[in-house]
Amino acid sequence: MRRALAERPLPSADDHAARFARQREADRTATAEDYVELIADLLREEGEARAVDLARRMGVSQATVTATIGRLQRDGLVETKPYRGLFLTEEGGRLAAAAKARHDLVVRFLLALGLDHETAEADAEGVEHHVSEKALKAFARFLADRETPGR
Amino acid sequence: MRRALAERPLPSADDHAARFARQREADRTATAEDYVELIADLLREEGEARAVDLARRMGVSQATVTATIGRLQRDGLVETKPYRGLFLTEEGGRLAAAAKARHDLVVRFLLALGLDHETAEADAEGVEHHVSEKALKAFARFLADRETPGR
DNA sequence: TCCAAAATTTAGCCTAGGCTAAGTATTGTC
DNA sequence: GACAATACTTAGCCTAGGCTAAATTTTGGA
Ligand SMILES: [Mn+2]
Ligand SMILES: [Mn+2]
Ligand SMILES: [Mn+2]
Ligand SMILES: [Mn+2]
Repeated sequence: MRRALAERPLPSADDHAARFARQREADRTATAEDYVELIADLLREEGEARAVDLARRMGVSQATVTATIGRLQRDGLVETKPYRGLFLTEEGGRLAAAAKARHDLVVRFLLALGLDHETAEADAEGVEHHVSEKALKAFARFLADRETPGR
Repeated sequence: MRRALAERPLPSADDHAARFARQREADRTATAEDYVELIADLLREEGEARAVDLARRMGVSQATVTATIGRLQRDGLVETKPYRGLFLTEEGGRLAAAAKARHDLVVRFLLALGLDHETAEADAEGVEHHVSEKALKAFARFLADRETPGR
């Protein structure tokens, strides 16, 4: 026999609004996180991060990359040397490191749940921007329990 | 001793771009999903869904709600009876039901991982738009295993 | 019935993030 | 050293989704 689904009465209007506000905030920062993470990856793996490669890997036109990089520069995350690629400021580097750590944790968690690699990566690309620190802690705990099951 | 982190070489540019494209697609549909889900909740819990209540609960101005509802109407998800509130079309109702089922599954999963209620709800509000069917299946499997641990 | 309060719409503005087409600048090869 | 290919920028466009301020419309109570 199946238990009735838990009743979930509507939250207060203020609480409800706060949740959506957090979601909007995450959406606003997602692009910056993805760009700096990708720039850091390219610098590490290829030695340089060119705008043209960002465009290819983001699946977006070069003009869009130019505009986005402009915003990242304005916000102090990125520096450019024309025809010499993109570089991260200190702040950009910190953001990239945090984004990558979070990205990797989400991927490992989804893999541990049984997802195939490509699905885990694809889902992580969106999910990573919306998980709280508490959720990340819970993911890490889950992974740790997996590795030392009896202990 | 700690194992070295798994090397994750960069995916092909096409695969990489496909992941970001999926993320952008999810972002595009997120607002519609949240609105129809909220309209359905209000209709069920309060008997009517007024634009003014959507504004309060979304944490957004009434003018913004008017504009958003206009897009939802254009897209065949919502109908309005001025000063009598908002209603869902058949398609809107289907989308709302799917969104609610997904929302609730994500919340139950996060609760099972040990998150407190408010964090689970807040995270779910964003995460729900970025989890694939495969991930949802994995979440459901995890919950089922929890309920019948020995079996 | 009147009319103030509430709900809704309209107008006008903004930013992020997309696009194409057409420039301009640099590189690297012959 | 010239110059084609490549990289990048600029111009001009678009939509979604925010905002405030100012109508306008409807409701409901005195
Ligand atoms: Mn991402
Ligand atoms: Mn990422
Ligand atoms: Mn949501
Ligand atoms: Mn939801």
